[in-house]
Amino acid sequence: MSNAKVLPLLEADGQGVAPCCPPLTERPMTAEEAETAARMFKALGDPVRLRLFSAVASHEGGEACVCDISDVGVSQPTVSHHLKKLREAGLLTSERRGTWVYYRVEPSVLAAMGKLLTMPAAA
Amino acid sequence: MSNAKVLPLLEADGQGVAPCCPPLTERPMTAEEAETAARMFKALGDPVRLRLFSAVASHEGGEACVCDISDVGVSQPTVSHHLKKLREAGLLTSERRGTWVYYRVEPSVLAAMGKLLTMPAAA
DNA sequence: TGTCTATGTTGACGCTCATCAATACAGGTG
DNA sequence: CACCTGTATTGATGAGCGTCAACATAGACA
Repeated sequence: MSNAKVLPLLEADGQGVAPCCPPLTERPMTAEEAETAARMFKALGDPVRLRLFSAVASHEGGEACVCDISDVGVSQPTVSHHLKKLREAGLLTSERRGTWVYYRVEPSVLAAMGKLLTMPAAA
Repeated sequence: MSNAKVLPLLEADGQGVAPCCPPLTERPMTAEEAETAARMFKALGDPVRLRLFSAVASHEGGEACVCDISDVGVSQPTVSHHLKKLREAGLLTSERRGTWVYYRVEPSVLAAMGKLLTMPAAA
């Protein structure tokens, strides 16, 4: 249940975090940048994971118990597997509270991915 | 070399296009929405494709010849394969002009993906 | 016509991934 | 303690993917 930064997609800089890479449109990504960013996109590149992530992100309070979101048409072990992937990608964190485990989104990572897809100001 | 909308990730609505899905944080995605959006993220979920896409997106004029961007450490057939994937995902379009083939980004799709990652106004 | 360059396609190989059943673990309740 | 519920892990299986060498195709030019 560790929330350790298994894959540090963002780097801490004092308070808060900085995006891993510049916008895709700014300059060609380096191999290292691409490796890092691709992990994030890959994590969202599965329909089941996307639904799980969206369910957590849109849940009231910004967090959801597994039992709240596990109705996505796959078995319970598969749900657990995908949640782990999302956690390892740095998109979700988890916390056990009594009987249930709660997942919540990592907002800074979401913002960083959004910046990656930013278009130049004057298109 | 067809640019036909193999995977219509956006739907035309008069002039311009509308995003396929609401922001991930607005409400849980349906299975269909997730299927559609996951294709886009999956296409960017490979480091080589991400570098190719970034190279095209950041190239002057918003387009690039394959010869301009194919130096990403894999063989020429592999580059061609990945460019095809990006084209099929609706992220790039291609056009042959004489000897060379030029790729350019589909800006509306990029914008749609950005909106997907939008955070609620008051976090 | 033939030849050269640029790009796409085919077929095969190895690896990764999504999925499930079975099992294990954690915490609550009796 | 035993038992139940919620969640994670293990191990296996089949499908999909990234990669390359070999070949095919398209256009330019002589």
